[in-house]
Amino acid sequence: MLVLATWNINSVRMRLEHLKRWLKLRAPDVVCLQETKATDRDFPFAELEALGYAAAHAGGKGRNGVAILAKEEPQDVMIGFPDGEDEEAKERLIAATIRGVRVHSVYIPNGGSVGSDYFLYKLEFIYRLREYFENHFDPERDLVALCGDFNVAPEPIDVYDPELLAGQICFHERERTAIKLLQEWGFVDTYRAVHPNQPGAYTWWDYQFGAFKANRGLRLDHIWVSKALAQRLKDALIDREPRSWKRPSDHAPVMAYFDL
DNA sequence: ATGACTGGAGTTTCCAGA
Repeated sequence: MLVLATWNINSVRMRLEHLKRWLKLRAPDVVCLQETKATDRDFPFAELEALGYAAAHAGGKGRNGVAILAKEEPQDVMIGFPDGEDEEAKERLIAATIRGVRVHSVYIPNGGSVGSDYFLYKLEFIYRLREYFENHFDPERDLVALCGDFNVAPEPIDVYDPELLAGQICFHERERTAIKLLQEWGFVDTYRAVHPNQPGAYTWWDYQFGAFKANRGLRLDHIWVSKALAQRLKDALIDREPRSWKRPSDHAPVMAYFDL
């Protein structure tokens, strides 16, 4: 069995005790983290190693930051896109090979306000992901996972109020079109494959307005896998428990189980 | 009740998050 997880922890330093508690609780084989908000210097390599996890981290000062934790040493680590031109992407995309699976941890830009330059950067980032997978992998043959905070809720079922949120950031038609094109490369959304009609299944809830308690959330965090890897998918879930702990991340972990 | 969130930078207030 291979247990794969992704979690936007909203600061690895502020959430280190939660992360350690959760690793002991669920014992995933591979964990993709986003928003570590740490430089390599500040990243808790030693504390994670003490729990049996090796880590590859790509971070920066104050914002962004992605990592891959694994019970085996991550191999062939890639940071950012292969052309290396986009500096910000070096805090938003990291890949490594673990047990024959090419695992990507991604933090897709939030996009700020709809129509801004930053919004266009978000769309471009998603289109570049599509191009990257197209150029490097075959979905029918390669074992590929794209895990992370996509900052896009793909379908109306993935948001608490589709009418209210239509046209807003993370649920705008242009973002959904872009994310759909990325999926059409040959990815399977593991959670939706296992729970095709489950409403109210969110991974992010605003800290304000009692959103978690009222389950007003969005499904923004995903584990997508190539069709080849999806053939081995056994289960998928959203782990809401750590979102209920004291001083939580605003995101919940997502998990997928494979017969591998 | 006219407010009600969080983290980080870096300073006492702002920005970004989604």
